[in-house]
Amino acid sequence: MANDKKMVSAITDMEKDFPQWYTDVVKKAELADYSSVKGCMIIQPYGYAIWELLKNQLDEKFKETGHENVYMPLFIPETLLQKEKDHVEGFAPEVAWVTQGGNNKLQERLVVRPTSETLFCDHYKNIIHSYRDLPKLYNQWCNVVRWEKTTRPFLRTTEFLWQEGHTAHATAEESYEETIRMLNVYADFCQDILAIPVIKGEKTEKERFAGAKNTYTIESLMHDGKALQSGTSHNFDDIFSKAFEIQYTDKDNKLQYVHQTSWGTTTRLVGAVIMVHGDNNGLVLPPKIAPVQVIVVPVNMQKEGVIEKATEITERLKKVVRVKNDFSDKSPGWKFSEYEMKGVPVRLEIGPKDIEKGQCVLVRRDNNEKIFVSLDNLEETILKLLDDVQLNIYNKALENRERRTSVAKNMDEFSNILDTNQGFIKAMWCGEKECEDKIKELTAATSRCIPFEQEELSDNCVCCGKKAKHMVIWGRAY
RNA sequence: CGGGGUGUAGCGCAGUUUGGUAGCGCAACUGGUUUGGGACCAGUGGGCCGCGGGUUCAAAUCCUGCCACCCCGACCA
Repeated sequence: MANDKKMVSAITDMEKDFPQWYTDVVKKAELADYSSVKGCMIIQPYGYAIWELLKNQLDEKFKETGHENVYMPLFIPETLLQKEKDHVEGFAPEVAWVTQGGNNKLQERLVVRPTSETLFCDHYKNIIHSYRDLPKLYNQWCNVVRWEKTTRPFLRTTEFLWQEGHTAHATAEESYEETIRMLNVYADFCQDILAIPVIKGEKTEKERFAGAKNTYTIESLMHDGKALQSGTSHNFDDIFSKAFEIQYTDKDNKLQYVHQTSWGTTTRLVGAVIMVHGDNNGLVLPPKIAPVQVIVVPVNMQKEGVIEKATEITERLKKVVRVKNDFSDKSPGWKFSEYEMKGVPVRLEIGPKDIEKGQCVLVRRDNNEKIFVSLDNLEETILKLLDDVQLNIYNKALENRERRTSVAKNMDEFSNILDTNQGFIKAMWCGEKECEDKIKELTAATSRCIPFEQEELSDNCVCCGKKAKHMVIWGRAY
């Protein structure tokens, strides 16, 4: 019964115009709305519900790995931001300044936090004195502001919601382990909960976080073949602790600098879910973050007994899934389209004909497959179906990524791939920034990461032909 | 920050060339008929035409300054 035909004309086909498709989905699914401030979006209830589900599940993972939530101030004094040279240089072009309080000019300008490393460092300096105070495993959920030139809902907004973990450790080894541990938490989360396959790796020096020793990343591929950095984990070693003088006395009564990490994910993940799983009928949500997993749509609901039966089913299902019903006086067809656009994983139709036979109709969002099932084992059937959808959309996303992953041995191949099958490009790299710059200039592709899983594609750099050091994943990115 | 585009009802747009009663579709509201893929009929309400100056008897329309947003690049999660 699978059916690929497009049923809603309110959404532009993604093959025709992907950016427009994206905007249409955001609006028609009522995830977010534009606001009167450029680059700032209103996250609507449905979009926020997705974020909350995502956030709660991530938060649980952080707590399982020993982290505690805190809250830092919104404002950072200018002098504090300037303590670490690379950091301030990296962020200066995109910070918002507060220069006035009430009617008076401020003695010292404040920045609205673009990230909170400096605040955590300032605090850690005060509370860490002994090896007994370590490690400190803090995280905060908050908003940050970065004055971006180009903005798009969820993918890049001036203000966005995120979490930033900031930890301090006794040794470099421990901070490295933490960095990788949290990268893995992100990767598992994306794959298991968001059904998005990711590639784990390290950023090149050019793409590294301002002030970090190493930056690690998870990279995912969108439906249109563009890459999206979906989470990052940084190892600071003792770079920030030296700038902020965060020292502790070790067991041998010697002064030591702490070793730090930071790691973050943002509302951008909602954008990733849209662009990885969505189709021409709208959003397709992984069941694990779907605010509504099953929508009950009555058919012929003026007929006696239909609303009663639909209510009864909803109440039954509430015990096992997130379920809603729609008894509004819109036509059934309207409702079908509406919940397809909203990406609800399973639709349950119930009408007089079904009630007679003791059955209902289940339609899955991912492949539009329609099945008639008995009301007897409905709970089990639906739980199984939701698991199937979760797995199926992961596999589809993985297939898309594999289909769009190519190997380039020289720059002709490199450019050709981007023209014909845009996606991830695996290519060898000599390690020189000049080649990275040149590739970007020629193709608009950037190094996404040096993946942990290396392959020996050849001995020579794809760009200059000199001896290669790493295999790098390249791509055009959001 | 460069290039392009758009501001008229909640949304999408026409009207601007050639100044002369502010329109259409969707949505909303009321009543009725409908209901297994965005139903149909009839009716109703809704506007500082982005903002400020100017020209004119008269400006959505012409002139001028500003502002905002969108798209494509460069910068970034």
